[in-house]
Amino acid sequence: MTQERARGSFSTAADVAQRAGVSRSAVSRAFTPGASVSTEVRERVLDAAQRLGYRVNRLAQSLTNARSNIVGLVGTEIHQPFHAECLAALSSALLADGFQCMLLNAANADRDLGAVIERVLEYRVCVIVVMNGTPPSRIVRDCLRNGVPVVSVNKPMPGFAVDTVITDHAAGGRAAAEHLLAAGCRRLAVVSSGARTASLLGRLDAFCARAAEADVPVRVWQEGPTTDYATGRAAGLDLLAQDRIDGAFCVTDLLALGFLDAARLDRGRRVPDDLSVIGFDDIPQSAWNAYQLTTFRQPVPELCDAVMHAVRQRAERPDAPHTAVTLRATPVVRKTVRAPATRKQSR
Amino acid sequence: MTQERARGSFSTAADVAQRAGVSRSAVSRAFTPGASVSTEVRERVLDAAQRLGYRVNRLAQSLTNARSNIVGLVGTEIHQPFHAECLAALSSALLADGFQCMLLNAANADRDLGAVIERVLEYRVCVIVVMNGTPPSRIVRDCLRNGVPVVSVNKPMPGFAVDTVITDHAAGGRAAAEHLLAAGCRRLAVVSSGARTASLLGRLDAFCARAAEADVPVRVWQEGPTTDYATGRAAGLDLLAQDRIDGAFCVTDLLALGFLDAARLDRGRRVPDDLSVIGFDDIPQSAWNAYQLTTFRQPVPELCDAVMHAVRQRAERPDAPHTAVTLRATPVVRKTVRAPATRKQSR
DNA sequence: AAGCAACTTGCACACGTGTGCAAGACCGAT
DNA sequence: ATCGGTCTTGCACACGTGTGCAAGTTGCTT
Repeated sequence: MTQERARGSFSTAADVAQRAGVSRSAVSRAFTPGASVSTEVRERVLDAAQRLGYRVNRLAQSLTNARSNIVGLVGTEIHQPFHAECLAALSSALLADGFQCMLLNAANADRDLGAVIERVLEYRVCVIVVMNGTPPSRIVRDCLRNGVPVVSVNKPMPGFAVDTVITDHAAGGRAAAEHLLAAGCRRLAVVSSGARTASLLGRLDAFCARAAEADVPVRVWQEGPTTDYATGRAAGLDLLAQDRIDGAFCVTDLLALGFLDAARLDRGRRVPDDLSVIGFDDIPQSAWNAYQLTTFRQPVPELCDAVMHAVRQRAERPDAPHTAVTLRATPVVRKTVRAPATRKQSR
Repeated sequence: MTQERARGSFSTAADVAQRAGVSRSAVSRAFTPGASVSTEVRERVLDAAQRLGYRVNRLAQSLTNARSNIVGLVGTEIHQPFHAECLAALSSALLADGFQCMLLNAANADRDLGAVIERVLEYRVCVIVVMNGTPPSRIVRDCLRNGVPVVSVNKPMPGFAVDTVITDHAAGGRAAAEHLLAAGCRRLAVVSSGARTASLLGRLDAFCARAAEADVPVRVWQEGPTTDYATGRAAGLDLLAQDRIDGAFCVTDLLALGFLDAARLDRGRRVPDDLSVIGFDDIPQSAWNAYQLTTFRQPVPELCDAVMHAVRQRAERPDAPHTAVTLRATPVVRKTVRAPATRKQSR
């Protein structure tokens, strides 16, 4: 007996039921796969629904289920190429799997990360994926205590029941050092930013450790707010002013590209003849012909797959044992590292 | 009399009420600014709430209000620098204003755009922002009919009651042509992709029109799936194989950077001496020293402000008159266009 | 002391959906 | 024809929250 739904608001299952001449339950069942409805009623309901433009209200649906199919994607600096690529891959994979993405872009510092996570908890998300940045552990504990699983990318969280998907930064840093040493570099530098995140430090420390094993000194540059082009360029301008560095590992491709421009255009270095440069991530820009950066690729598709696996697992079986996936960064040899000194090789 | 809430699920207002020894209404009021509660009760409630880690359930809240504070952000190719920047700016502005973002990344074609919008409608979003791409008009009509306002970026939607925020692509394309003509270029090319979106065509057509006014021929290149680096490079390789083009307008910075690399590295052109190149968007990479691309900046902050204004307006007053904001693309002169032939100038 | 106003509080309903339960319909077998 | 089984359908409740309404309390004024 309700009035025709006013123009400008959604029609409800009750509206459809009235129009189809059935009970509201029948409408609900008509849209529930495997529910007990006769085909005749189902068709009448679907017809009425389409005529009225009916769409189920997921908010009400989630209310009873206590499941929302919403995944919280938390991160910072999402405009940077590597993060943007992760975000694009993850969001489209999640959508393809029937999830919805809530994007939580912590504007400034890691301090904001906690605030945005607190907010997304109010929407009863079924999983929270931390794409980068360091959320306060108090918040992580809150999530877990409320039964919201957390999947952490490139950020180990010792002591927390969390799924992690982490690139082996140490192996990458170590391999970078080996690559430069094999190229004959003996005056090394490593370029990072002031942000001491686990992934950046992991690469840096392993690089320094491997160089120390070879008794090769390393100049360490860690300034600037973020690992972006400007920071890399500043590092290049600074490090290449007097020092006769012949090999540099930039812990991020963006740093490396800025460093390369400073080296070639401002400091007149020939790369790779005078100076070898290695990056990390393999962002699209590194493959551009003006750069052809030798780097280590973080495998975004595999990373995305691993996250999706964890998300699906958690969504359907919250108490399953937690997984810790480690991915290898694979070397991508392009043209910024000098070819190894010609030695007799067995081939 | 309810049991202590099981570990692993959210506590509700009823739990807090029981713990604080008040009614559930009191809890609701304690969290509602301006509601009628004594300070004594409010404090007892807040204390109990904190102790239990209570968080309001926005899903239930939205159910009664029929307002969800969720904004749907719809787009494609969000990993591309310009879109990534828009997304980052928009999402953090929305969060700062108290909204939540649902990210709808249409994976492949525009066909998917309709599907993702249909899905987000089920969450009763209060506004849908189309950042790029062309949603089927049937879907847009559906949104409006259900009272969900649509804000469209760089995509005019004639005949629809929609807020639009659009860069003046025609003015930009025209100005690009004038800039190249003033630099003395007489054999022009314009580079785009096979995607015939309104913004790309707007730039291209206006460029061609202005060139035609000056009786200068224009080679038009429109191939490839997207306006990315690879397409730009392919265009450069193709156009510069025999043709003696001396000025090119790439309708996107990404195209321009690929075109530049093809011109300099593969085809041996000197830029800007032999060949002038202009882009559009002003993505961060265009300012990198290896490129120093002259381009037209789409003002992301202003664009973001305009979208936010429209969103706020719609969220609080859905029936307000619709606005159509036009932004100007401002020229950013760097180093890929030859300086105008030295003429006597009045300074 | 009584009356009145302002404030506080709890009850009960609404929001839109899923689903257990019981009642009814239908069909085949004995 | 009766009985048992399967399928279908509607009722009623639950999910967690906001809020109108009436009842109760407090404090001030006359």
